[in-house]
Amino acid sequence: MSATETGTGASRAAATTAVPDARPLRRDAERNRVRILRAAADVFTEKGLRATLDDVADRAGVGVGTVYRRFPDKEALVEALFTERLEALVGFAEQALADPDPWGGLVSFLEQTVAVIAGDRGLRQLLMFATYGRDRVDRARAHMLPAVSAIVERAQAAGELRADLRPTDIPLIEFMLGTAAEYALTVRPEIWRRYLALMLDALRPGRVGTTELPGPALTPDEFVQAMRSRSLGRD
Amino acid sequence: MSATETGTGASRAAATTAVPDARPLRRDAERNRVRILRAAADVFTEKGLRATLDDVADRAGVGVGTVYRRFPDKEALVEALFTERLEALVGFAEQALADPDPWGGLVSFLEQTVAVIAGDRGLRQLLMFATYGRDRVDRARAHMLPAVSAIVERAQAAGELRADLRPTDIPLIEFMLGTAAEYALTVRPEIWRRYLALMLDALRPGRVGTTELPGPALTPDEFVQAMRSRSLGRD
Amino acid sequence: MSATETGTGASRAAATTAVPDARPLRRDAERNRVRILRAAADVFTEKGLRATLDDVADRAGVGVGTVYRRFPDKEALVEALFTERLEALVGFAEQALADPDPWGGLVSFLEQTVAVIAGDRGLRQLLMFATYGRDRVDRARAHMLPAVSAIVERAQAAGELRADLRPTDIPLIEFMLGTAAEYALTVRPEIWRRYLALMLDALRPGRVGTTELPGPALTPDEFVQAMRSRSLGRD
Amino acid sequence: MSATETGTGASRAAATTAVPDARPLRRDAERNRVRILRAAADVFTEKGLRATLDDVADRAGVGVGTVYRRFPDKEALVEALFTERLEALVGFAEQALADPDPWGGLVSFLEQTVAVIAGDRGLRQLLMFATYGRDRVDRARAHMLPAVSAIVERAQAAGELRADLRPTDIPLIEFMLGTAAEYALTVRPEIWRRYLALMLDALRPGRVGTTELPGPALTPDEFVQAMRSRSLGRD
DNA sequence: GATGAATGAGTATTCATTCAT
DNA sequence: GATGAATGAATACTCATTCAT
Repeated sequence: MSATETGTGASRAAATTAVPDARPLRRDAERNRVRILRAAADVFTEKGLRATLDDVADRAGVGVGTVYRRFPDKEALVEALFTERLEALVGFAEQALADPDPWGGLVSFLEQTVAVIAGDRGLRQLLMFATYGRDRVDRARAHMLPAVSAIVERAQAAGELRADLRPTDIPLIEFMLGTAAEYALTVRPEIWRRYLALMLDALRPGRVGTTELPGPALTPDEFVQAMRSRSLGRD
Repeated sequence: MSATETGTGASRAAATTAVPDARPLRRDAERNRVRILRAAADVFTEKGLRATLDDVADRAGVGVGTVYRRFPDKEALVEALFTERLEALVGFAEQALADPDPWGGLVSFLEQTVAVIAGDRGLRQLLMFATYGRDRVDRARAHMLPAVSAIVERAQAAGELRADLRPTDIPLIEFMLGTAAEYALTVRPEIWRRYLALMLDALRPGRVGTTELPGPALTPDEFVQAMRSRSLGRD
Repeated sequence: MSATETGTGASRAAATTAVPDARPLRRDAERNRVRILRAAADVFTEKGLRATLDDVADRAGVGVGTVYRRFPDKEALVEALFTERLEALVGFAEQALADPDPWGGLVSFLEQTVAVIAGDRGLRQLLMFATYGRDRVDRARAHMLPAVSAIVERAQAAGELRADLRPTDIPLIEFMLGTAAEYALTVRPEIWRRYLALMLDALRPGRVGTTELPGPALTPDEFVQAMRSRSLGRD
Repeated sequence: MSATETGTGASRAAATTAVPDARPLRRDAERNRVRILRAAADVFTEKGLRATLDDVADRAGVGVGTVYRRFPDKEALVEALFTERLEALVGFAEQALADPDPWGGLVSFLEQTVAVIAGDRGLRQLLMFATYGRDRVDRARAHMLPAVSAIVERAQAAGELRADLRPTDIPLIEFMLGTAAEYALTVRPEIWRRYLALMLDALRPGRVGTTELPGPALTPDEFVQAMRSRSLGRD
């Protein structure tokens, strides 16, 4: 499609994809794009995907129109955000395979992945519900799945992972840990490590004795406080 | 407002709480109250707390006005709903204590609780975010906590539960399992039993072999399908 | 679909169609529905279909929400408006056929039709562009076409209408006359009769003298004034 | 704003009018002006005056800022466009007077004028509604009116035009034919010639027999197709 | 001079809540 | 008491216009 043919508003909001095709944005535009993404990350992390684009714009210190100039609609913004995070996740799977230690690779994969997912309510909604970038999410999974399968199978072949675990269990475990993290986000964002340790205990066959858990449980006060501090976002 | 009512405007709101103060509702009013609660249960379970009160009214076969007559606002309705469910949860804790077997009591407590939480998106939102009935949720926890503590401590005293588990871990584990259930709701609503089994393996000290997991993991197709089938409700 | 099953908001905006199925609206609701339709007629007539629903609501003296309660969206409102008018148009075609005089029937059909179309900018946009209720418009044409064909053919058989006129010429002639009417709407809404007379002169075969035109042309002042008075609506 | 420009901010707007006051534009600036006008012509013709200036800029291959440099606002651009077209229309009137044949002059004036108007939705909107350049339109009419009057009166004096026709009838007839043309634009852009022939039959006094119409009417399919193909542009 | 980024008021639509019937 | 009609503040998105680069 030549430039002169593009329809209404084609010149607007061109640079929403990561496609390296287009010339780079002007310095100020790039600065705002980054600001917007950062603001969106904050806002979606805190309030989930229901946060409004006005919220995002306010937080970024720009007008809504500017958000819409960079991203054709809310979905595109969410996708852009997701794309960046997702590349990280795919990278973690590959790194895990590069680790010579099968069990260590699996553990660090889970740690890295959950560390990202844990703090990010929007990302979790996206991964679990694909509310917005369904195709993108699908493609991401397609990329990640073989690596995850390899991680799992290698650890099982080494006798270090229980034989009945399946690759699809991995994302579900990640979601579960993400949920724990979400709950405690404001009072103890690292609590998920406690439950990861528990899970790992369950995944390792032939374990004797129990592993020591990293850090204490939430105190009852923290438990209540955690709930309290979140009721901003209606869901 | 008719003359006979003017003096007791406050009594309207009263009817929504469980406080035994008010005289019982008229037969038909009570029937509507039940209908509305049932409808709300269905609707909030399916769509989460974002479902509208019009949805609820339609499902109940009454007008919205009737909903508002019984419940002063959405929050009150959600609270009332929660109250009923919560009583069940409290009951489970007490039943668990009544069980002479400490480990069996813990297990069946988790099973019963998660079985309720798993199918109920609205309840989970409420427990985790207290989006609506904060006080009520707090009071519920206050009721439940001693029982849960007792369950945990008794099992630990019997040497059947790892010593480093704390009472606050229990609800977090429930939330985690609820998340797994939510994810797979449409394709395999019982999948949480698989992860509960895993968790129990981690909770039992001195375990030697690995327990057999109840039922297979999601197939990759189911995994994708699960995500797909939910993206109706925006969150 | 039973009432208890209908989805989100089904109870709202039920009565937008003319389908006699539903029980009649409450008195006040009916009053507002009429008000809204009247306001919409005014507003769309004046400003064309771009008029906003806020305009309509303001003119009707209700809130926008009320408009949306009666009509699920703008298209539905436009269709409802159109439906009423259209029934009139179909009726005119049938009346024309009932007239024993072939030429007289044709003439009065055109007069009645254009009299309706002339004052109604929105209706003209709809008939010409089907911007909104495409299916409805199609169905309407399907109803009208046979009658129009019959009117044309009967007049031709009687030797009172030029033989080369085709049924599709009729709506185009109506549109043309509607355009003249639209132009002069504020200064001389009946000017279209002048051009209808001209057209009829062209349509009648074997005419000898020229018919006298009904009323004078626009004065130059009126011509300018006509343009001026309209520039409210951007199109 | 650079120092050299501060003193002459007003000169910017000046470049948009035809007023010979300003020094001629630099070569490249003039080239852009022409490009923009051509693009605007295309775009407004296709989509009507609702087309956005971004559309125009895209089509012209320039930035919006450049459009605003040449034309202070949308109205000015539309006016400039109109000015060019209008000069053509005025020219047609003068040519018609130069024709020794009074009737032939009238006919070719109508043909030329409608040929221009017919294909140009934006121009028609402007002539009929003066949505934008009211003054300009007025001035244009003032230029044209004497010539049109002369055309009409000369033909009447020669007994070739019905005596009751007035100069203001001419533009209305042109609008009417333009409407027919607009309707059929996509399926048979020349259909207006059919209705012009009809009109001419009505305008010629003492006609016996009927003139043959140039080309067939729309087929019913074309009639429907015509409506369909346009519903893109909301008006 | 040219570019395209930024702005914000405007438009269609939804939904919790109030109130006339 | 029940009903469902009315309300208006929110929310996603558009576009004429201004201004930094």
